[in-house]
Amino acid sequence: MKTTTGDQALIKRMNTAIVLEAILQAEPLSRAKISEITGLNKATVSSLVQDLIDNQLVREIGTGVSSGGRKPVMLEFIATAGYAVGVDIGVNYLRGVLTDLRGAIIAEKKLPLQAPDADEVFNVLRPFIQTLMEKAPQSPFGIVGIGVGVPGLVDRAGSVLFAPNMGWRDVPLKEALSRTFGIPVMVDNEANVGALGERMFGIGRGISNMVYVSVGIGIGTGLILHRTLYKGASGFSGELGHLSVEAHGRPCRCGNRGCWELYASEQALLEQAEAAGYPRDLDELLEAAEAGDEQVLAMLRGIGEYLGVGISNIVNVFNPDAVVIGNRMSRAQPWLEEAVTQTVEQRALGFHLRGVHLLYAELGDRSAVMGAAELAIAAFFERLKSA
Amino acid sequence: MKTTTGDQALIKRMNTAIVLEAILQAEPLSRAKISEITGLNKATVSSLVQDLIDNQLVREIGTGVSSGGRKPVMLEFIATAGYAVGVDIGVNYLRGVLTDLRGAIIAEKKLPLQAPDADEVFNVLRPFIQTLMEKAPQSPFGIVGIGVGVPGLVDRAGSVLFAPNMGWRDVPLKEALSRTFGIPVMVDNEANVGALGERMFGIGRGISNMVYVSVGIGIGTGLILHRTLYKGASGFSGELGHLSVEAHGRPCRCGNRGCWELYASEQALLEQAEAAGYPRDLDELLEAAEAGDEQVLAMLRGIGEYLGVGISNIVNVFNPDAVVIGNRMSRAQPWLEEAVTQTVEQRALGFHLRGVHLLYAELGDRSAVMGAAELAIAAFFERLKSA
DNA sequence: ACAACTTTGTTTATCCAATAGACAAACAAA
DNA sequence: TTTGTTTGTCTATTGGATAAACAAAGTTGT
Repeated sequence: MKTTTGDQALIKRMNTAIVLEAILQAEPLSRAKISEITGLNKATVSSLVQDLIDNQLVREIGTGVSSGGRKPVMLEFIATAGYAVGVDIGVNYLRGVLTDLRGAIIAEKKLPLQAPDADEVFNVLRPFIQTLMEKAPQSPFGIVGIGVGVPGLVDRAGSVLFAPNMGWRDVPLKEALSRTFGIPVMVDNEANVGALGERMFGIGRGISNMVYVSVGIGIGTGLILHRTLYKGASGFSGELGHLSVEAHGRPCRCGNRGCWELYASEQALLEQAEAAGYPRDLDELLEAAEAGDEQVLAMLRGIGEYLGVGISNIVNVFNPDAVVIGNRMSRAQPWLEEAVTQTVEQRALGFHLRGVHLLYAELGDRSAVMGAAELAIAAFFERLKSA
Repeated sequence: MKTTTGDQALIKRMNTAIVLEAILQAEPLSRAKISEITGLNKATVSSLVQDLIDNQLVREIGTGVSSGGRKPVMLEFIATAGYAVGVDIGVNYLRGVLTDLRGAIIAEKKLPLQAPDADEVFNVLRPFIQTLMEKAPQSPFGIVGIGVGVPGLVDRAGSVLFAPNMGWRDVPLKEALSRTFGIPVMVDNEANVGALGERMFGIGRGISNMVYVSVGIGIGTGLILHRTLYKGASGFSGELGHLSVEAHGRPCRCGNRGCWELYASEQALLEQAEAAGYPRDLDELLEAAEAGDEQVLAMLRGIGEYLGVGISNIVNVFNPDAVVIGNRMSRAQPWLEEAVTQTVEQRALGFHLRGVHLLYAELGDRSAVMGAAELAIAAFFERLKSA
């Protein structure tokens, strides 16, 4: 491992990144304003901006209003300098978007999946992505990358180590896609990309430290700490769904006992419902709740309470600014919210003191695709910085 | 907040830090070797080393062995260029060390504490620190700082927000000490400094991601992620002792239910012992265990199992390279170890796969003081980098 | 309408850290 | 001795950032 030493090229890359960042955050912006914001000299800014313009990342969009002197030339980021593909692989569906570099959706596609067999999925996935890519207009950078979210454990190399609900084991997804398309591919866990999606384009915009709780069949979590996705020491973390909340509770297929997801997931609800003679179907249960079925409401409150138990633990551990509940169960918000909030308020240490916000996903079933696209976009910017 | 822009001074600071780091990690080292290791040009290294020598941080210690050419001039870090004070404030004791910049103990002091009243402690603390400081030989940088570990919640400003066992609330410890001594003061939680201590000087040397579990009256935790102490979003984290492991367990004074520390701390053991007619004293219980008292051994196994439950949760969340069990209960290692290991192996997801190590503190009751000193030393190096 | 002041963005000369390459000193081995 | 190697310094060059001067393009007060 070579230590990154400092030289002048590094300075230039750093400062270019700073300038670009400034424009992204508050466009349109003049050179003078950038100089003021960043503390860089006017001449430096001029020079760096020129480079950005030469690289087709920024353009002048005419003059702005003067405040008693020469009118400023306003600059903006060229969001259409390139495009990104985001894909959300579900157990029984495939969802994809083509976005520009600012995350605006250019094209969208959805497909039901039959057998989630790895080979089969790949055969469907390839033309699926291809079609999206073809929707992209001509642009300087073209398709900058493909981001993929998968409901399973993903390692640093982008291989799906284990996806129980898909029946996958050791599927080198990233490698396969890279080879097929010849452009950068990022693969990550569904909860992680969901977190990214809500953080960049949803309810979590601008929040520095956020925990995304993906409540579906199981419970997955995506941690955003200091504005970046946090991965554990060995790359795959976020297994908060398997935090034990009942030390001597039911055994879980993970080997542990009393895992949180056994008590607070969609599956937990469906099992309870079935035992009580209800259909094993979330939609029908939510309809019953809507109609005021007291038994269903009680079940939902129970789920909400257990959700709160786990969220309290998360709050105590990570001290996030916000917790976002997403994925399928977020649709039950009206009937969960009270129980969740109450439980967390009771249990989380100094909850009010910290000002943690309990939020619900804003992008609905698009959290993950959008996050997947963001994965590709972020990687593109990262490459810009280091070259 | 001003963005740190890049200029030549920044480069120089970065590269100087790289050179110093290289020397610290593998002294003694020649200029040529440093150039080779860091990738910096020989001339650059020469110049930077000269600066370090001028600043009394590095010195030449004669020539080394040649491998067929001019003999290299070996360089070493001047550990005695300054000294640091570390203090561990306990409920009924005060412990302090004076170390050089490499953490070698120059002087040590211990004092029993009567009433842990904040004012009183401060009155004892002042001369206590003063005495340690006077033991320091003359040096270019003098006493570079004072690090303090406290059994309580500490905010970013170094105020002790809440220390239940001391009966403290909102004690601006850092400010008070800063004013008294006029040198940099760092205050942090006991578990955090303990983690630092073991990481730098104990069993955790060189480990990048480590969780230190301080098992005393309560349970505190210090997280070291990516080689640095991790603090939650709002500065104080590490409340893993209050992770709920029994969702409907006993209410805890923190407001939550079934907190881990209710089942796995020294206090938990003492309560069980008392109920069974044993003396409420750890030493006597350990003696009984030593003598093979089956009832005591069973209690210790129970504690060990619960320790394992919590540690499994930690492993699942943070994926650390190692978990270190420290503080008073680490003395019970022989009777805890089996139960802990077994439980974690059963419960932590893919425990073996990850290669997590279960370790026990090496510095004994010195983990915290040494970490406190390290806090001051690290801050000194940090200041060097940014000025 | 005009002078005076402002703001914007470029140009110029200067500074400074890193670097390659030349070089001298110091040494081992043949 | 001779030859080749290693170490560390010296010199000229490169390339970014910067301050200061400046031109261009405004606004405002009288």
